[in-house]
Amino acid sequence: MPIGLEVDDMKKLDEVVATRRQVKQGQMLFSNGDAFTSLYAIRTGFFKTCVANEDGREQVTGFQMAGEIIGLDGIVTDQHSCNAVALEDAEVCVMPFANVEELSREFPVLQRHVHKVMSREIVRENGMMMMLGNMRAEERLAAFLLNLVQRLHARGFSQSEMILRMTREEIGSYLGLKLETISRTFSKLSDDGIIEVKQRYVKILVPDELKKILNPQSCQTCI
Amino acid sequence: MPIGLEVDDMKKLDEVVATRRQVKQGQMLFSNGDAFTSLYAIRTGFFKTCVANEDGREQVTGFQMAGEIIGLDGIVTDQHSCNAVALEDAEVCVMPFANVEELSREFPVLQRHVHKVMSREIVRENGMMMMLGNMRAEERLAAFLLNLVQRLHARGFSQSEMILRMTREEIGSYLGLKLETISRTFSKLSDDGIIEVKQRYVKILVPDELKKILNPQSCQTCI
DNA sequence: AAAAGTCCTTGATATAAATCAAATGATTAG
DNA sequence: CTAATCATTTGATTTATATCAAGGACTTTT
Repeated sequence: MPIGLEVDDMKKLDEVVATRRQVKQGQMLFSNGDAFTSLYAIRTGFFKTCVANEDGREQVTGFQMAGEIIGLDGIVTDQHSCNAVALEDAEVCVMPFANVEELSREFPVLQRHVHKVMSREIVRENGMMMMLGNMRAEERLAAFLLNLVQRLHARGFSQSEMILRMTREEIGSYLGLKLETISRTFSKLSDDGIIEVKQRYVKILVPDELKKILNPQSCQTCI
Repeated sequence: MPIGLEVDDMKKLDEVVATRRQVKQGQMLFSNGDAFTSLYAIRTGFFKTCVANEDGREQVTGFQMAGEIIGLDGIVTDQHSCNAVALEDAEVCVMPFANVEELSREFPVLQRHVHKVMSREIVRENGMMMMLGNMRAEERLAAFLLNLVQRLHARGFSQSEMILRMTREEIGSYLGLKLETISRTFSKLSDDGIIEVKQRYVKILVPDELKKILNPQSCQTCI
């Protein structure tokens, strides 16, 4: 939620997130074709969103964690065009979009916030296109790990260690690679001493090396 | 612009698009790092948007034509994160975003329209991720051509013929392929009698075959 | 009209990642 | 506790696309 509001205003905004919903691991919060009514703010847990095409191929389009918003895809057609699956037991705030729009008209700061959330998603997807269109497997995985750990760190978790909530196959789908390639790339980064991997546990041992894979030139420590 | 407004209201909305700007072929409407002030509605001409990473690799993130909106990437950080280049002489309506937000608060129908435009872009990029992550070269080019001709047709142009505004290299960048692969794939589709290609001119001879490349199963004519 | 510059096509070869296959390591169910 | 399932790793091989290279077609400039 955006800051800079009076106490009374906050109460009004609270109404928009009045209802909550639990989603068990493996269950869908919404799926392709569902009527769009609400955005969802993740309170706890971890989601993936994915799209499928006619012949069954699936593409994971994002992994979302506490504090992030899902459901924006539904606005344009009033139907969701992707599936949102909980990768661990989760709780979300249900934000009926009609309420969001109404309050956005009343509170410019909320309006601005909504616009930024949507723009951020557009920019993120631009970055994904760069990744999928131009990067090699090792670069993609490095970017993925750095992004994940950065987001976790922003939520108070370690900046070097994490427990992955998704399978190799889901990481592969997200990065446009097969699960075997993900596994091999994990092993390579591990052999190179850059990360430590034990199943879903990953520790970044040498962050700079991981950054250097992404961008061989400019790197803090190797000016 | 959205419909369903009174005449007086329309005048107010006109103010938001009061100023226009010409962009010559090859020039940038905005570029990475520029301060974000406005969205742009394309009146005439054709644009590409692209992002570049540190080591110079470029990814075309979209091709935009008359009636489409560019600049949404700038909202989140108040800076543009991509370049918008005119692929032919163009004219845009400059829509200062502060005005857009102000009028959105006054006119729910405009607010809804803005949200849909942003959501549509998110959904489009979801589709691009599916394309870049899962599809083979021939599928990508088929999807690209069908999408392009469909958008042109919606603007009153032919539903089978078109003049491409971009080079093979730009198509390749958009589709995550090299220009040689684009060229070869054009040649293959041409050899198969599905399209006719002469430089920038492309004619879709057998639309169903092109659709079948995308989705071998369900196809209208081959129930 | 010739020259220069783009853009495009096509062929030969290389390569990154996919596929196929099998074994191992976790986790869940009975 | 054991079987059964699921997830992961690793090896061998294939393949789609990239890369390298050369020539051709069109466009612009002089």
